[in-house]
This record gives sequence, structure tokens and C-alpha cells, in this order.
Amino acid sequence: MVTIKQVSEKAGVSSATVSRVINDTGTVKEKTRKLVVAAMEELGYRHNVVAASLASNKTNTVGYVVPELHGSFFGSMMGGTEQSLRAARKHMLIATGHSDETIEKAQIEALLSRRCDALILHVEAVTDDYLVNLVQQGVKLVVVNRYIAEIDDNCISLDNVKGGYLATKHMLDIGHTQIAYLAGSFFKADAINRLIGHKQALSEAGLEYDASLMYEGNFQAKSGAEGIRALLAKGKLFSAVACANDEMAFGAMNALREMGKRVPEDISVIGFDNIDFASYLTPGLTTIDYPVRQIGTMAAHWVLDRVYGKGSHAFKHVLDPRLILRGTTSSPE
Amino acid sequence: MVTIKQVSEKAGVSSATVSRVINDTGTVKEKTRKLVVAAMEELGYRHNVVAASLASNKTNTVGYVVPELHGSFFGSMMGGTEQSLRAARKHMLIATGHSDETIEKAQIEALLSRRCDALILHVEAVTDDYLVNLVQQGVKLVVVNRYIAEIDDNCISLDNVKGGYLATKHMLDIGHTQIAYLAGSFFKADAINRLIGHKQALSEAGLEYDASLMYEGNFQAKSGAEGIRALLAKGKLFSAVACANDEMAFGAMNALREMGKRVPEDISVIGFDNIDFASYLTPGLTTIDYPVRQIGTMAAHWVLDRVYGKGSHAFKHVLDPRLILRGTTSSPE
DNA sequence: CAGGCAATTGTAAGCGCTTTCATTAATTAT
DNA sequence: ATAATTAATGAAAGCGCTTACAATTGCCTG
Repeated sequence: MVTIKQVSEKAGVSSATVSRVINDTGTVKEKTRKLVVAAMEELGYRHNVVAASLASNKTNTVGYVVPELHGSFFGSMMGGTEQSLRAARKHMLIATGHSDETIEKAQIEALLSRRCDALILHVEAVTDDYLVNLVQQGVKLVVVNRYIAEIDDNCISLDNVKGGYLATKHMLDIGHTQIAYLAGSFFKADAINRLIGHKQALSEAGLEYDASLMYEGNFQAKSGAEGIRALLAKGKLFSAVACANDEMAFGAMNALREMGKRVPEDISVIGFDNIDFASYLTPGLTTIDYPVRQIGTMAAHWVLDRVYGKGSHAFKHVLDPRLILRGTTSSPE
Repeated sequence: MVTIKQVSEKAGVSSATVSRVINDTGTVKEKTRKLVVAAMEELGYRHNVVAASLASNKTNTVGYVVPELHGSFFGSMMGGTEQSLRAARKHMLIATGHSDETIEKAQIEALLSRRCDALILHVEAVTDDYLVNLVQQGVKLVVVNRYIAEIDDNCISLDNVKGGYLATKHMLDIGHTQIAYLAGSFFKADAINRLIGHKQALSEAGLEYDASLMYEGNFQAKSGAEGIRALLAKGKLFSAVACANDEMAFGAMNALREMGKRVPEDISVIGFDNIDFASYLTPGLTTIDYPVRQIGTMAAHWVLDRVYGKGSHAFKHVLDPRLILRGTTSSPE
């Protein structure tokens, strides 16, 4: 491997000068700059970022922890981040936490050992205190899809309550009054918040929340179908179903059809997230858009601004969901 | 930041010994090991992997280049890789190439600058020669979803021809003889190979391939719908449609239904890839399974074996697709 | 109990770069 | 033309670790 030293000798300058042209720092006369560049090309020099990181005490890499890599959610989020980061020549070191406290901590620790300049964390098992503590230790990090009051400036999240509200509000607006709710697992804050929004819309409309019209699922398609069957088995009446996410909505629609109900003629269905496939179905799924990619972008902006001090990017801590009207909701006859 | 030196002083040993206990190399008496561990904990020592990498000339990180981060494909693939790599305490540095030659090269170069021990590349714009050249220069890399004869040992791919064959074979097996084919964009080798498989199945059955029953789309849902409309507009007759991927199949099914055709009663449809949503539909989409995650796993195994010399993992260069029977295909009446 | 061998530990030379500080060259002001 | 500035460079001290190689120590054997 050719080093800066060899380049400097070939160019007849000191290694300090070579370093200056590589990093475009300090002042270098155009003539010597060309000399150095020529030497680098001739020798096939490749900058050693590891050595540079050690010497400069910055790695230009941000660590990213997500629960899983599969599925389209985290890919979209990381895609948003990557786009912004790449423009600033920063790289991403990725790790998965599997929603397990021990693993999450180990991964964070590993990324810190690798001296990431900043961390972007989508962690679910680690406690708030642990994260607050890291921030207080001076670790630069942004927490996505999670809100922690003590470090609210480090958090970026979606207004899930508003999303839940919007979904049910839509059903109410088009005339439904008996609205079932298929919730996500209450182990997750998102599930709870979306349900809160549902209740808000109901109460705002002067309607009583009926717990027996609610079913706790787990965000998976299957649990959506199970929810529908459970509700119908109990003899519950409803003309609309609001779901905690699109996958549950798909499951619900399948179950509904199996039981001879048409969507939306007999029963309206609304999802949450607006995953790609929501629009591929016929009819397209009416849902609430979760601006995932934008969240990833915001995380990148936070890091670029606060850690790398690169100008000021557009920024928001709490992002807004919005209603996407498609074909699975209609007024009750 | 506390260093190995400080730990060594507190423990009353040399820094070499501390390094030994950290890396579990060489021989260290149990008693002194405990002394060192205690000192590390007391001081809150955090290993500096950057310095270690520079000194040892290995980073324990593998660079990953994929076209994009969004969508579920690359997430699944990287997930497979990550799982195996994590078990061996290796990390992943991720970059996107956007199917652009300049960007792909720049990213590969960047990962090399960061001294990744190995690269896993899903690149589409860079030439075969460029990759062959890298291998010859001694760069440890594995190319996924692409086959290059000169460096076949570095390639891991799916047998797309076989997949295309399997799909059409299935249609033939259940009695179809007029089978339309909605291809992906011929700019991609996958599209071409899948079509070749289709033709093979046809010829094996003694049927003539009819180019006017083929439509070149671009792997997106929309083009699947367009293909159906184009074929139908030409007055083409067919009782089955084989698609280059699931998304096109979705588009095709939507278009078919719009035109009053039932799936599978009037027309059978088969996809390719077996993405998650293929099973969420009613009826579920019959398709060809693309073992994406397994490909990611194989890439990790290759790296673990060849680069890190960690035992021998199960390995295959060419993976097999397989038929997944669901509800969108049936015998013609 | 000396000699020999293996198990432990320490010494110190880097790894390839950045960066402060000092030095020298080029300009500008006087 | 000379002093005062400013621009360009170079010298060299690390950054925090790994890893030969050397030096000790401990334990056996004869």
C-alpha cells in the first residue's frame, strides 16, 4: 500500500503538504498541488481513512441501529438518511438491535468503540434513562420514532396520536359511527398513541369509546384477520374498521371478504403507514401516510447540523401524518 | 477518553498485556487478567477500534454496496448478511450505488479507503472488467446477483433461467398452452434470463415461442398493467400470464380485473420473487421464490471463510428458485 | 540444586495520517 | 530598498493500539 510518505518523496514535498492537498486544508500553491496530485496518480495512492481518523479524532461515519433490516420500513428510513449523508461524504455503519436490550446496548457500545461521530438510534428495548445518560456523557445521538422528554431535542418522531385521530376522523366525516379498532401490540408506544388518537376523534364527535369494539393485535396481517373474526364472533356491529397499520388492514380485509363482507360497500377499512403495497391493491387502501423517508432525512439533517456543523438544514422534531384517500372507505349506505 | 496506557498503569502491567486481555490473544495469567478487567471497568475504558485497526491492519468491517436502500429486497439481503456477520463480530459499512457507474465506483473506492476487509457488491452499472480487475488487484469481494465467468468464485447468484422455466412449466403442467409473458426491462440480465427460462419450458413442451405474446416492461406494477392492456388491445388470446416479478403481476392482475377478467378462473397469473405481499393478497399470488435472504447469508459465509478464515460455512454459488403455489393459477376450463 | 523449557510479561518500534509550531519564501507597505 | 506581513512549506510530535522480540518467572527433570 502506498503511503503519503512515498507520495511526498515522489513529489518532492513534505508529507504535511500532501495531507493538505488531500484534505484541501491550509494553503497550498497551485503548482505544488498539481505536483502532488500527479504523484498520487502515478503511484496509485489510496487515502487511508483509518489512519486519518485516528490522527484527526473523527471518523466521518455515523452509526445506525435499527431493530431489523428486512421489511421496507427501515430501508426507507435509512435511504432518506443516506441520501443526505452521502452528499456530505459521511458514511453509515449499520447494526441491528432486534428489540433486545442486551443486543441494543452491545451494538451501541460497538459503534461507539468504532468512534462514530454520531449515532442514529431506532431502539426499542433500551430504557429512556440509558439514552438520557448517553447524551449527558456527551454522545451525539438522535433517537428516531421515540420521544423522550429529557432529551427532546435529540428526538425525531411521528405524531402518532394525530395519525390515529385523522384515521377515525375520516370515518366519522363520511358518516360512520360504529367504528371498530384493530390495535397494534400495546407493548409499543406507537400502538398506544394511535389508539389514543382514535379515542380523541370519537370523543370530539361526542361518541363514546366502546372497548369491546377494540382488538389488540400485533401489527401483523394475521392478527388483523383474527381481530375481525373475534369481533364478528362476538356479534359486534360496525360499519368501519380503523387499523393500527396497513398489514393488519390487509389481514382484516381478507377476513372480511372470507366472511362475505364487501370492502368498502359493507365495511370501510383504513390502514396506517401507507406502505408501498397499499396502492397496489384494488381497491387501493385508504390509509395514513407515515413519512418514513422524511424521518430518515431529518435524522441526517440533525447530525449534519449539530455534529458536523454543516450549515442549517430544514428540520422538524415531530412530523405530521396525513390522510391518503383511496378506495377502501366510503359512506355507510 | 481513557486509553490502554492508563488502564495498564492502574493495573500495574504493561500496555501490551492490556491489549492481550482485550483481544484474548497470547497468554495472560488469570490473576492479571482480572486485574486488568477491574482497571478497565473502574476507568470506564472503551476500546478504540480505529487505533486497533490501524495497528493491526484489519478493520473487521465489510463494505456493502447496494443500488438503493428502500424497498424490501435489499433489506432482506443485508439482513441475511448481517445475521451471520454479527455472530462473528464483524460490522457493515453501507453505501448505495444508484445503478450509476460513477457513483458505484466512487462508493467502492470510498469503502476501500476505509480499509474494509472485504466488499459485498450488488452493482449494476460498473463493467465486468472493472470488477475482475479489482479481484486481480487482491481486493476481497463478492458480487451478488450477477455472474462473471472470470471470477465465478466471487459470484453468488440466483438461477434465473431455472426460475423462468419453473414458472412457465407450472402453467404448462396444469394445462395452459397459450401463455403470455410480461418481461422486465432487458437492460437487466435477470429479465433476460427469466425470459430464456420461459422459452425453454415452452420448447421442452414442443410449443413455439410467440414473440407477440411477450411484452417488455420494467419490473414495476404499472408496466404489468400496461402489458396486459397492450396484449389485449392487440387482440391476443391467452389463458395464462407469467410475469418477470411480483410487482408486475400485481399490476397485471389489476388490469385484468378492470377488464372484467377473473383471476384465476379466466386467466392464471404467476409472479416471480415471492415478496411478502404476495401472500397477503386474496387469492395469494402463485410465484417463484427468490431466496434473497439466503443470498445475503451466502455472501457473509463467503467473506467469513475466505477473508476471515473462520471455519467452513455452508456455501453455494448458484441458488435455486422454487415454485410457491398459491391461488392465482388454475387449469383452464 | 542446576539446566531446560514453557508460560508470562515487558520493551519499543511502528501503523499512516493530522496538526501545531517554526521556518522560509513571497508580497506589500513605508 | 527595508521592514512588516502574509503565504507556503517543513519538522516532528503525537493519535491509541498491536506485535515482534527480549526478558522474566515458574516449574520440571535428572
